[in-house]
Amino acid sequence: MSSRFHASPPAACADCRAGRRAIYGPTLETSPEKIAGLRRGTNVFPANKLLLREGEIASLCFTIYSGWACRYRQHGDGRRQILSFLLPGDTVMMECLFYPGLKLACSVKSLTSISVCAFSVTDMVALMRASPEQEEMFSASLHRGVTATNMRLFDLGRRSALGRIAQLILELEDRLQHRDMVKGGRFHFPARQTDIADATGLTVIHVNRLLKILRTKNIIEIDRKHITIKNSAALREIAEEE
Amino acid sequence: MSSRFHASPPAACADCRAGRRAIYGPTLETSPEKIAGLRRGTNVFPANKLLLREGEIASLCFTIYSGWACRYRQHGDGRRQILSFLLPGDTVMMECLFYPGLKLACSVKSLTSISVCAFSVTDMVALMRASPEQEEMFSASLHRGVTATNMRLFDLGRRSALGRIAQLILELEDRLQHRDMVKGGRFHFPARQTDIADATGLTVIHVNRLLKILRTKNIIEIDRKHITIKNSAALREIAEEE
DNA sequence: CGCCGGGTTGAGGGATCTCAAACCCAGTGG
DNA sequence: CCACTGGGTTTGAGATCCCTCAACCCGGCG
Repeated sequence: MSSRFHASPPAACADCRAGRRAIYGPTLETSPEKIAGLRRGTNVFPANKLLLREGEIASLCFTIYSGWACRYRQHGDGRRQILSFLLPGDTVMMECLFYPGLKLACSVKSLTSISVCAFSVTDMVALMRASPEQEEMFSASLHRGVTATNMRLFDLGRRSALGRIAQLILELEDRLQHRDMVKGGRFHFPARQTDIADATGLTVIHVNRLLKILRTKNIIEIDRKHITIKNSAALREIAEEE
Repeated sequence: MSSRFHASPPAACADCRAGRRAIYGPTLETSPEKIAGLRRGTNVFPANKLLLREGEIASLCFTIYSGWACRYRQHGDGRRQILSFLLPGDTVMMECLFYPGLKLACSVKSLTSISVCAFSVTDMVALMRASPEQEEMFSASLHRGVTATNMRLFDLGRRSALGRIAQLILELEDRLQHRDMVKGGRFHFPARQTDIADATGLTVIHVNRLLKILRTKNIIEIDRKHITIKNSAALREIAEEE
């Protein structure tokens, strides 16, 4: 992966855009030097790199500065289910902050090359309890995570293939919007069709056909790993009804 | 619902079988009177009763003493996805102990008539932090919950209909086994086929056919809301491979 | 140049759904 | 005691969605 595809975190945490969205955002606002002090360094991982394996016990946790990753479960025979996508500002394996020392219930892999900031789990656990603002931020983040997987369960169980894809695109748009990473309905969308398939429980081939349907109906446009939502209302309608 | 279908909790918490499996189990072992002091009373709810509605903020949490319930999400048009089944000893809405004051991400409904013990969320939150044993029990329970929904996501996304049903039966057997509620592969299974369908993301009709397949292959037997696993190896194989 | 990962397209089959109807059983009211 | 009712289960027939298998295309890379 050429390096122009990812930016590295700034040296000073105070200047970090992604950091403000991270779980330690409240602390970063008031005393950025504290975060800088805890940071164990920055890493760049190539695309498709296994960061954490299911069953491991994590001792480090990462904040993604740039790039995409995903959490997934994999069966012995190769079947894979992506549980969620991780975007800039997300904490890799936030759950392990709540039950440090327990085995991870899923693996994590980078989809693009990603740059991250590393923290020790114990430091981060302590930080989460250090102030009421942090406690609240932490529980709110966990709550968002639980809500998201609940919705994902509904998607997989009760939505048609097209509905799932529409829903996925809308969910990602929404999350990127909050990060100010959407310009006029257009945003970077580096997931391969295989990844979309593994997230939606479908076949690559079928995903391909469904994307084509959305394209020919002029609802979305895809070029070079970027997606543009051209008819948001129609996409929402599909997500709602199917 | 006639009352012979459910037993009420014993007056003394110290004698409570279900309590030992509850999240406050560690405290119950050492000082049962503390639990008895916190208990706000016992309730009996009829079958099919909505206990909590999505979006609400829970102020009470329940420990199920007898009967089954389920957590689910429902769409405007009636589509429903069951997120998990709640069995005796389970805490209804355990997550809300972690983020008290936030809106529930799912609804909860009784499947049978159930009897429960009620506690205030704030009391329970405090109790969870009162001792290292309780903290550990709490985080372990949360971890189990997260792991379970991760597995459920895999089920819905990557398993065939038959595989999902086999997996569901095995999961329930396993959980009931831990509660000593399985005798020779046979256990109470009050979920209707509609519930199984909503949990597995299938149609009632299809669930019916699949159960028939399992019955005619002599893998399970169903009579009057009880299920017997007659060929555990075969069931496991189906769950693994499909 | 050949190779490889990823995207695209076609043809055909199978798993699952929809619609429709009968059945069974428990409860209810006459 | 019986007829009626309603929720849940069972079965059949046919349609559809989605999958499998099999190619081919394209751009990047060694």
